[in-house]
Amino acid sequence: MTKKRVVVGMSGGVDSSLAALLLKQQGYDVVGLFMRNWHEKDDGGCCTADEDFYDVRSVCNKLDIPYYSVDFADKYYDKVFKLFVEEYKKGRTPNPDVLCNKEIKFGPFVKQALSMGADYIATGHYCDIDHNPDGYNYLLRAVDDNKDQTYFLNQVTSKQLEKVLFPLGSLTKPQVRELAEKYGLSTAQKKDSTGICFIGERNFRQFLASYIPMQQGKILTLDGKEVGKHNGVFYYTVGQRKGLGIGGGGNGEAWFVVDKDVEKNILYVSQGDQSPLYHSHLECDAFNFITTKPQETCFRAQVRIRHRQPLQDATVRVDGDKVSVDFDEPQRAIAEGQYAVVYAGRICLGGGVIERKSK
RNA sequence: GGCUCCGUGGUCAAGCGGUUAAGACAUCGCCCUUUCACGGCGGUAACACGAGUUCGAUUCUCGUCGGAGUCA
Repeated sequence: MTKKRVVVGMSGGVDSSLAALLLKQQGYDVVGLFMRNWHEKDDGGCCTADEDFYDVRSVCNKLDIPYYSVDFADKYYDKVFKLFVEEYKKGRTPNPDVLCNKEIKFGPFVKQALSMGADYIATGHYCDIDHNPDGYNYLLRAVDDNKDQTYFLNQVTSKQLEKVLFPLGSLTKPQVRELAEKYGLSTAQKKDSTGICFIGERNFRQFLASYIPMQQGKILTLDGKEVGKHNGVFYYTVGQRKGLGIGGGGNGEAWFVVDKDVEKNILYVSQGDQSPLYHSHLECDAFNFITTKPQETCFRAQVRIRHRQPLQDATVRVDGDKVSVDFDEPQRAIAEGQYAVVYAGRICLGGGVIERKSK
């Protein structure tokens, strides 16, 4: 009998390297597939994609598996980056990596893999999957709570997960590094990549400024006192402290962005008092349930509004495609454009873009 | 113009004869982190100027300059 073929999305990091290795050990016919979606150099002037592909080659050679490279830069720009910029222009705080998973990794990438004869597709994501006999594929949180990446996968569907394997779901990051070290993978100690996926670490405001022109405006307190100037409200997100340039005065405490008015180009801030940042209610207009809509229209669940936020108890209400969430405890800095992701224990039910919030 | 206050890092603000001249906020760096943020840990950075008094002046005196208030 022939071995099942798995195409592994390899980024050049430890995680996907080890994913490939584990699958190979499990007896699959493993093929590495590197993806390139962005062509600019990073702030340091390096083209990290080149270095990453070099690492992919090195690991694949070590594992004695074939590797290929695909370029979805055009698709990435159309389906992810354009929206990302549009959202920022509206004064919202988009999450490009969630879109990237939905539109690229679990879209064209999977299609590409299948065309290469893949029976399965794997990635180095920290999450797990339950290919349930009931026909649905449930997305599960990783065992390593500290690395769980289900937040970024909240927009995928059961169908997209059909042939997907997540070999790292039951491992912790330290275990991954240890195993990578043990088997002599050159990426064992490679630093985790951060910043927007495929684009990399950037001076964010500077980066945005090259797509959204600066526009000076006032920084006001909630009661209308001018306390500074900004170069564009879109460069800030609610709850932000850094980069305001307001120091001293008042009670000597730090200032935080509490609201923004894109029309009037005004940034609202508050000193010390962060109570304006707390809200208990939020609404999503187009919620994605990974498997199927729950039976109940109102149920208890755990929700997070940002990657790595500890899960928060809440009551979730479903109304058609809309979902609203009432948290037991008020949440700090709920940002329109980010995703509210709902969990039932280990299962990630899905998520939606936060459109509105209220006390 | 007279009188009265005040001039310490980017900002606010301690110290008031001998200090490594606090602290906070800002800023910068590192850490955290596949978004943006939050957060943790560090770093850079100041006594307006001149002349006196004194063994010694950021601290006392005078003057200059620069602010603020006040008076008819």
